[in-house]
Amino acid sequence: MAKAKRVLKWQRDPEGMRIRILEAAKQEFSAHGLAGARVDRIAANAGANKRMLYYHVGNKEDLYLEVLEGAYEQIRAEERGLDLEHLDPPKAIERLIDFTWNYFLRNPEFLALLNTENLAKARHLKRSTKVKSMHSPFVEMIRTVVNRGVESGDFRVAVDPVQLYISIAGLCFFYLSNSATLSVIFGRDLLKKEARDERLAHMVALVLAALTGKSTADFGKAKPTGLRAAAHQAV
Amino acid sequence: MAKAKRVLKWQRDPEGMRIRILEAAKQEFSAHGLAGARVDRIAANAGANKRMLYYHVGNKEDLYLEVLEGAYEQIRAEERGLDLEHLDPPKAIERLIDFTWNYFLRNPEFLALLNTENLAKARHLKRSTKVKSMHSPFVEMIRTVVNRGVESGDFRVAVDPVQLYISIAGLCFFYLSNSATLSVIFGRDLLKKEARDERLAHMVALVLAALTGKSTADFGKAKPTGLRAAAHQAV
DNA sequence: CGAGAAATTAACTCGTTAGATAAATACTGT
DNA sequence: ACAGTATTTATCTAACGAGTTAATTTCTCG
Repeated sequence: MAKAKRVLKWQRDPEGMRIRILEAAKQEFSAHGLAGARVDRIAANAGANKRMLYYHVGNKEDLYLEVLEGAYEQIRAEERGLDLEHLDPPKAIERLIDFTWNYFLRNPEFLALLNTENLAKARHLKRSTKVKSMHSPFVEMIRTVVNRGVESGDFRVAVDPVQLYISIAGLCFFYLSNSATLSVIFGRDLLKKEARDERLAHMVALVLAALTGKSTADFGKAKPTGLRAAAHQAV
Repeated sequence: MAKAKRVLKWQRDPEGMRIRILEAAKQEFSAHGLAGARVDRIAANAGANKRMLYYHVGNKEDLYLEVLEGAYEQIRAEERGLDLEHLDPPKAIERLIDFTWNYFLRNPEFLALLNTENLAKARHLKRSTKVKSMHSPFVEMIRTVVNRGVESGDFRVAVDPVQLYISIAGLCFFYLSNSATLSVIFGRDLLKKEARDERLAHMVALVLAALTGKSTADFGKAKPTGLRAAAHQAV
């Protein structure tokens, strides 16, 4: 009875702590940017004492860079999982757009982090040998697919895979990253299901029409529902 | 001699002061975002006493909103100056892309401000009746051009003008707004003249190929110089 | 020219924030 | 069980930054 079991005030869990810190930091940096992020909020949301951030990771900028590197690691890993080789070229391109779109939709923090890093003129990325060595498999995938498409006659013309990659990313990125302002400007919610579906269909149709020379139903059809109703805005 | 001319310590210039404050604020907000911007730096760069910001405009957020509204006003004004009506449809689309591209190139602060506002989930824009009433003429211009193109047979298919507008803006915006990170990732300067020219040609070719069904030289030709050399990166 | 208003400067305040110091607690190996 | 180290908590600090107060100078108009 006098031998009451010792009650621990806290437990050690360095790995878990580190993970919680980085996850909280990711949310904080993506929600508020580098300058707007608050170290105390990160600590609180990680369920940690603020001192832990400095103990396990480093100062605010170190923390930010680690989050950024983690974000690149994650997308690169998923990209590698995408198998375009065995699909016929138009399907492969469609798959690529679909993946990019849905990755961005599922990971809005990634978009925000990229914007923050670009505001900083890529100052941190430049110092990261880690990210610079993480090559995306997409450019080579696209090159292969385009070559196959030209040979098979599916595609009329060769296109620079880097340009095509940037174009596909841009079509997806801009819509999602700027959905808040665009939604205000157009006076409608660009993130609701119908709007998202319509956007994806448009992008696929646009790129495939350019590559194949054949227009698909979705590109040509003027749908009665959707964005067309809001016939009045831009940027 | 005793009647030395009174030497003024400073002169009044409320309008000039206001303009200098807003210009300095635009630079500051676009360079550092809302949270990263420093009121003292704005004052210093405007050649003003900090108190002047509060006297002439208001607090930091008021200042930011006014800058944002000014940026929208400016692009809307230039958009209205673009006359697409008398051009044949493919030329009109090319002109539109060219304008958008060059406007973004000439006004990188606008891109940064939009990113900042989207980070804030368009919180300020939502409160601005001013911006909400500034309708862009582009959507209607595009609708007209597309309709004419379909009638004349230049374009194979009708396309939703809002989607097309977002696509054109996105193709330009993403490349320029993210040029810092993309340049690191691809290991080359995306803003140098050749890269810019190549990008513009690609975008025009992509969109026109999709609309007309005919591929242009620039879309099809695999150029020896340029981005293709950097065959290894993404996002 | 002189009084009152407008514009501007100078200096201060007070909460916030990144980061540091020091002490306490938990764990590990012997 | 205990000594030493790793991990965590509690508390402090020094600078910064947005916004304010109050005094000063310039301008306008009767």
